[in-house]
Amino acid sequence: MFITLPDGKRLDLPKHATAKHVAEAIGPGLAKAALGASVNGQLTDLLSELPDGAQVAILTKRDDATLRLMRHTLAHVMAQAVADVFTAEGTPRDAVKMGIGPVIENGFYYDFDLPRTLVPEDLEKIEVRMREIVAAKLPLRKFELPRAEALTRFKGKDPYKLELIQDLPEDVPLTFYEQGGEGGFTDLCRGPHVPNTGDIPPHFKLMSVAGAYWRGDESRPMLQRVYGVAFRIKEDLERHLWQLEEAKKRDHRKLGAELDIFTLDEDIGPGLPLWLPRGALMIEEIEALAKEMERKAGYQRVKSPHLAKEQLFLKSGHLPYYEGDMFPAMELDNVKYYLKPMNCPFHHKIYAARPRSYRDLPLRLAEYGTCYRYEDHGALMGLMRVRSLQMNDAHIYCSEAQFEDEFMRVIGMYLEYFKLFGVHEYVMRLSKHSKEGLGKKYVDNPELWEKTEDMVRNALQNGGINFIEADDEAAFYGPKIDVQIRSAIGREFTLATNQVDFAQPGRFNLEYIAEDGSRQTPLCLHRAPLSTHERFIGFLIEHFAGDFPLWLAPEQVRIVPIADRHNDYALKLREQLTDAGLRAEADLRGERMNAKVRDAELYKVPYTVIVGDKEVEAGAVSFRSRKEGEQKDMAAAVFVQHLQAHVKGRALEVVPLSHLETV
RNA sequence: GCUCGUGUAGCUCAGUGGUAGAGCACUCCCUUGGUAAGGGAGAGGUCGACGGUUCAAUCCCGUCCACGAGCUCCA
Repeated sequence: MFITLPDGKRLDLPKHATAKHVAEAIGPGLAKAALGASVNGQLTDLLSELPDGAQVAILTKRDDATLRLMRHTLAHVMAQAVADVFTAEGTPRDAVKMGIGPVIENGFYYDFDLPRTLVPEDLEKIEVRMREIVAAKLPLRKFELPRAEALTRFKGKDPYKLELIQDLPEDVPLTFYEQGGEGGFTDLCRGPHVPNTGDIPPHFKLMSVAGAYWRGDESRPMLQRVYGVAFRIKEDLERHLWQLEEAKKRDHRKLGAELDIFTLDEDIGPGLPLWLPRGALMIEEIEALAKEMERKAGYQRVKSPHLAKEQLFLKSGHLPYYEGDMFPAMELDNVKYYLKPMNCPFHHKIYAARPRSYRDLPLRLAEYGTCYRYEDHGALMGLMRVRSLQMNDAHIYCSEAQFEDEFMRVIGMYLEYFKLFGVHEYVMRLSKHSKEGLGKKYVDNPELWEKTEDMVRNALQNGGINFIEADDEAAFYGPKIDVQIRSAIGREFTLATNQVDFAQPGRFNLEYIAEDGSRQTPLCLHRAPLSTHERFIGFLIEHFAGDFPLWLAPEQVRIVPIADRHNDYALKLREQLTDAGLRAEADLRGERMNAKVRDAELYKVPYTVIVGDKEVEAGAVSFRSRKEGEQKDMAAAVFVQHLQAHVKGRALEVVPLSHLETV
C-alpha cells in the first residue's frame, strides 16, 4: 500500500500500516514527536490503520487538532483514576460502571455509575491519581474484538457498555483502547487518542460533578458526570479559569442585584421576578423601541386578559399539547380558567371578531402581554428562564402568497435589532417536527408539516439567510426559526423566535374572503424578535456587562457637587437634564467627592458630572464618562445636546465631543 | 421533574450544642474635600421554614422551601 504526504511525496508501506509507521519512516524525531494524524482531512490517531492511497499528515503537539486527542485520552485517564480510587477503598472493580466519556468544548467528561456519590474531595483524589497515570507514561493499544467476544467481556459487569455494543450496527468494527496493559484500563471506544498517557500535558483540572441521565433520557438511570477542562499550555488553562471568574462578574443575576434592576423574593415565588425602578425603565425603553419599529412595519397594538376559560385553550390546542407547561386551572362558577401561556389564542379571537377580507391582510397584531408558564424548578435561571414572562409578541395573519414576504420581513426586523444592540454572534435554527411526536407533541397533520417546513426553508434560502436544521424542536402548531445567541459570558440560549402556525387558524375557523369571493384560511406567523422582556434584559446585562448604551442606561447622568455650596447648582443642572428628557440624579450625600465618584463608577452610570466653584461660575459642567474619558468646563447646554444626540440615535458607540465645543 | 451542593444582617462572609460576629452598605455627628473608599458613633438578624433528638439546637437528625451546578425541557 502507499500514502501521500502533504508535500506530495508518495510513501510505500507494508499492509495494515498505521500513521505511526509513516512517522517512523519519515524520521526518528518525528516518530517521537508524533501525537496523531490527519488522514484525508480527518483527525485520527497513530494507532489506527490507514486506508490505501490516503493523504496523510503527521500531527504533533504544535497542531491544535491534537488537543482533541489529549482531551479524549484524558477522559480515559479519568475513568481509570476513578476505578483506581474506588478499588483502593475496597470497592470491587465491577461495581464501578462506565457510561460514556466524550470530548467537549474546553475539555471532557465521563459518566459513571458508582456505589456512592462523589464529593468534592473525591475530585481532588481522582485528579491526583490522574496525574500519576499521566506521569507513568502508559502506552495505548488499540484492538478489535468480534461482537460475541465484546459482549462477553461486559456481560454482567457493565450494562451500559453492553447496551452501547448492542445498539451499534452489526457491520461496525468494535474497537477498544487499552492503556497500561491488562491491569490498566480498557474502554470500548472509537478513538482517536494520543499514543501514550505521557503525551497529555499537565494543564488539566476537574471542575465539577453533576447528575446526567444515561443517554439523555430522563426515564433512564442517572449517572454521575465528572467534568474536566484541559489545555495544551499552562497559560490557556489559566486564561480559561480567569474567563470563568470574569463570567461570574457579568452574570446578570449578580449585576442585576448590584445595579438594582430586578429581584426575586421567596414570598412571591420562583421564576416570578420583580422589576425594580431601574429595570422597569429599561423595559420601557425596549418597549418604546419595539413600538417605533412595529409602527413603521405596519403592526397594530392590541391588549388581552391574562386568563381565559378552558374552552379557549382546548380550541387552540394548548391543553392537549402544552398542558404540562401551563399553571393548573382555577375554578370559578364551575368553569375552569387558565393563565395564558401564550398570547396567540387571544389574537386569533381578535382576528375572528370581525369579518376579514383579503384587503385586511397581512393583519399584524402586536402585544407585550404577560404570559405564565409552569417551568420545571430545575429549569429556572435568573431572568433567562422564568415563569412570568412578558413577550415582545405579535401575530401576523396572511395569505399563503404573502407568506414568504412577511416571513422575511420578520427576519429583517431581527437583523435590524441585532445591529442596534451589537449582536454579531447568532445562529438561525430551523426547528422541525418529528414523525414520532405527531399527535403527541405536535398537531397530527404530516402533509402540512412537510409543506410549511418547505415554505420556511425556501424563504430562508431565497433570502440568503444561513441556518441550521433541528429535528423534533418545533412548536406544537408548526415549524419555527429560533435565533440562538451566545451571550458575552458564553451562555447559549434562544432569543428571537419566528414561528409558522398552520394549525391554530383552522382550529379557530379563521378565514378571510379572497379576491374571488371564496373563503380562505389565513396562515399565522408568531414572532418575538426581542424574546421576552425578562430574557432580553438578562441578555443585555451580560452582553454589556451592565455598561449600557446611554439610551438604555437607567440612570444616564450622576451629578456630584464638590461641596455643599454647589448643591443648588447640582439640582438646577439635574432639572435642566430632566427637562431635556434625560435621566439624571444628584448625589447630595455628606460624602467626599472621591467616594461619590467611586460609587457612580461602580454603579456604571455612563456620565458623572462634577460641579464645583468653576462650573457654578461659568454655568458649565465637567464630566467623566465610561466611554469617552474626561472633559472639563463644557457649557451645560452643549452637554445636554451631546447626550440627546446619542439617546435619539440609540447609539451603540460614543462620538466624543470635539474640544472646539468647550467654553 | 431528576442528581449533587448551598442557605447566618441589604451585600460578601466568619463562627459556636449554652438564644451570634466582621467588612462594606444604611442612619446621625464631625469633616467642605477637584475625578475610584476622610473620621467617629448608632441602628440592623425568629442564623431559610417546620418537625425530631437534647436540660438546652443557628450548630446533630428528618421533611419541606429557595438558590446554584448539571441532566431533561424551552422564549
